[in-house]
Amino acid sequence: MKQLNLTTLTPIKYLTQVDKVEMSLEAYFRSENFQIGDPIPKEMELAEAMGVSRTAIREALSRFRLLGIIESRKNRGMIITRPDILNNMHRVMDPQLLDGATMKEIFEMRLVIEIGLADILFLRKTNANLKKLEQIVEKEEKTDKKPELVKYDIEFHSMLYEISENKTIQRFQKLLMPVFDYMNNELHVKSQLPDTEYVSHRVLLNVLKNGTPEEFRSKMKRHLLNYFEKV
Amino acid sequence: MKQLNLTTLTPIKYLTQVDKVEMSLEAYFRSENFQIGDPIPKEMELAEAMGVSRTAIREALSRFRLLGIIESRKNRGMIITRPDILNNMHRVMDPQLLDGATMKEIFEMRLVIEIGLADILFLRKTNANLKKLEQIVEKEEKTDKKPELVKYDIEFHSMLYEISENKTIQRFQKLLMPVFDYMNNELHVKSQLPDTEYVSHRVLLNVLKNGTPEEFRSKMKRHLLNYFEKV
DNA sequence: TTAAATTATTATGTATGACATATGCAAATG
DNA sequence: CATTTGCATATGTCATACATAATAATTTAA
Repeated sequence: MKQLNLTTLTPIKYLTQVDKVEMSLEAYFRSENFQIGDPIPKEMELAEAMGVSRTAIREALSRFRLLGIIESRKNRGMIITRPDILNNMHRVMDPQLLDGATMKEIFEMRLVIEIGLADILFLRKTNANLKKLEQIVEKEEKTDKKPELVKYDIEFHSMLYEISENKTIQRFQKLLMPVFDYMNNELHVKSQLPDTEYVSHRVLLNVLKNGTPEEFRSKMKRHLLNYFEKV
Repeated sequence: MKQLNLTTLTPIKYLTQVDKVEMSLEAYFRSENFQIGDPIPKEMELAEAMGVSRTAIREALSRFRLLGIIESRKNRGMIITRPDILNNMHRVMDPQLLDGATMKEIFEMRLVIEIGLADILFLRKTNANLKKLEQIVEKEEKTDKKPELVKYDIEFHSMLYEISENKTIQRFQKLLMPVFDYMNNELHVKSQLPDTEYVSHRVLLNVLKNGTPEEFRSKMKRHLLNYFEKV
């Protein structure tokens, strides 16, 4: 029995000419198999070929420039460029504009990633980055001021991402930070665990040093459990 | 000692007026704390306030429309809308344009997520979705044609994401699919494990049914290990 | 003849003015 | 009072002109 899927259906909205031009251009770029650095037709040629004004073409091209798919220099014309897959996400990562459900899902995604990262961390940990991690923990243990604790908490987890050496994951995490920040500050998410079950950064560090990935995951899960219960 | 971070530095590029207008507008939207549905000033007002032509304003606004941050209706003016954090990523997920290093990182991210997902799967599995998963496995076991096997492989892993009930993670995975597809087809990524160590979808299913998250992670890791070694 | 300086050409960037169109409001009409 | 009509308004689209920077072509000078 075919399973019905409605997620790919987008709500009907009025399509302006620029929207259509944009879609046409995207299809064109893909179909023509452009490579990085390849020149694309000039604005007037596109306008004539599609039967619209240069203005409409330019508004559409402006969008592609935002996405980093094309670049233009005076007189040299426009060329295809390598887009950055995460470059524009930060623009829409405004907790003010996101709904609660999405924020929860984003938060859950963070948990999934930090738990799933364990194997890679054990694969790529070095004395150098373990030492950096230790320094953060030490600074954390020397203070009890809330803002500093928050700061070191962020530093600790960021350092874990850094140890993974995966720039894409790192950048993804940085993008999501405003959401975590908002959830921590505005929504006053607080630990619901008795203190005896709390796993500190020090514990995580020690497990990463001398333990196993399985152990690390289990501790990390507990470390993040107060959130986990919520979502 | 302050750690130097160069990732936030973007390469210098020539900023057009439209780029500057875009940045100004973004800052303006954030600073004024606009809520969903709030109207924004009309084009002419913005143009006059910023001392540029309506054309420049419109090109910048066109970008925000692409991002889903604003929406406009004739005469009613423009309003702030709820952006979709993943809506535009598919446009830049063109394996043709991505570099190998990024694709590898994206692939690694998939592995991280699928391993990290284990706890949530055990939390949210139901008889209904386990049955769906079983049907996929059964269909897979009945064929030995390559294209069908690929299809069921995708279906199996997609179903896991579905069981997680996290729409954001699901959509993220769908976005990344072109990259996986490309890596499988074009790069001819093949298993490097002896057959005896291979973990089938059937095994994963059984563990999900009767095993533990830890066990599932370990099996999933092995299931994906041929990739894991590579990255 | 060759190198430097000048000029012309070209394609993108910006500005302006005009008109189309749909929407909401107000006025007019029955 | 309900319906219709007309008007004002803000966005959508187009055409045109000019600015600007990079390249090509041409001229000038040693």
